[in-house]
Amino acid sequence: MKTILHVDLNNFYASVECMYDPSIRGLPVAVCGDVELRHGIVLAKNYAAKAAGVKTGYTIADAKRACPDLVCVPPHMDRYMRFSAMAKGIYSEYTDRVESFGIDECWLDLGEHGDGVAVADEIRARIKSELGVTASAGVSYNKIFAKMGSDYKKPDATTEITRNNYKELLWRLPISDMMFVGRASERKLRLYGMNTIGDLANADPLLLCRLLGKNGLLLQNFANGIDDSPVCGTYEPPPIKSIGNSTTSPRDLLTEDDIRVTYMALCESVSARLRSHSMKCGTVCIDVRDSSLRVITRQKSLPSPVCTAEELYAAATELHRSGAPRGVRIRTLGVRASSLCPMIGMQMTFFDDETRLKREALSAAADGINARFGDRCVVHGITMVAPELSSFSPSDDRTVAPERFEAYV
DNA sequence: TCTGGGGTCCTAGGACCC
DNA sequence: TCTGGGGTCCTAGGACCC
Repeated sequence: MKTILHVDLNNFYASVECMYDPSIRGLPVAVCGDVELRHGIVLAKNYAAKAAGVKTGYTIADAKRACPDLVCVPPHMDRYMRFSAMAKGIYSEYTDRVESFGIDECWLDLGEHGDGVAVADEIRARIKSELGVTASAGVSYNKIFAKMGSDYKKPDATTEITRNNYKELLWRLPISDMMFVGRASERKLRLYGMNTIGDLANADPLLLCRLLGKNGLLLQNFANGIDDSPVCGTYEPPPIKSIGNSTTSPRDLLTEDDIRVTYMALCESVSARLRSHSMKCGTVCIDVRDSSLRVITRQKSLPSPVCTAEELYAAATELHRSGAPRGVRIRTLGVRASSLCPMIGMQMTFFDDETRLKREALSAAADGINARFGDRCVVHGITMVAPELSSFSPSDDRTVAPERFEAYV
């Protein structure tokens, strides 16, 4: 029988920061993204609250009051990438089937290997001594149960979930502990008396289908340990389906210029990422969130695929003009490129006029300069109209787009 | 207590064509 | 000219994950 491991690096960001700064070891550490530094509000308040040992929903200031020792440090994405890659290096000594799930989690397919628990314990011990980070591991015969095993006991523990013990271990857990049961599904299931994973496992499939669609049946299968999805190997990462960036601005966007500047900065980033993959996109989508937190999305298919900031910008601002509500205070804008296709080997079309070809060449040249001298060395003039709105840098953000992650491993 | 950002997938409704 | 059905594509929004 197949043995699958799921390894979760505990409290990853803060642990890595402690490795770089011994003086904060042993203290509660919260890694705070640049967003809350810019906004004064608290993106990472959950992290801060968790580190401070208080309930979430507190601001960093609140967390500091509750826990005067709390250390807030800025994020260092490069450090997390390096540690993540080192952990993956250890995993790959045991199998070539290692699938990342975010920056700090991986599945390992050990094949018919006999003693998954022994391997998991060995890997955890090595991570602890070589990286200085504790890990929790789940061992099971499928991916879902392996993942739930690593969540079962944290930190620094291994949990094995077998065909014999899964009912005893998992079925008594609250329904929200089931993977893919979020807030909305939890509410629906509880309304019908399904409060535990066991309730879900034994529910009427027709009812589940009515409540959650095909997802309902999938969840019931998972609760019964039916999951034959494979662990994708390192060398076959899933293809990228879309590339996007969004930003919550340091102040409400009020003028046309504010909006234009922000869209251009987003389109510069998205288009550069598209080109770094040698991709073009056939669809552009914008997200607009106003100060009442209402979100609208608008998308359009393009007559032919594009990859330059100018063309993305034209589509995004067109969508905004025709679809975004007027007279509202805008907090967040986002641009996403989808319907991706490879740049090379594409047939020239009627739309590939000389202007476009020149623009693409210019973009490639700017990419080269930015790669050599740093992000945002070459930008569009319009972004200088309001530098405070365009100076955000997706590459410094705490979150990890899959392709950036792959670049490190 | 829903706060930020990057993703994926699903669903429902409408347009359009045959 | 109208009506019905099937298939496909597009769009908007929601839900979920980290």
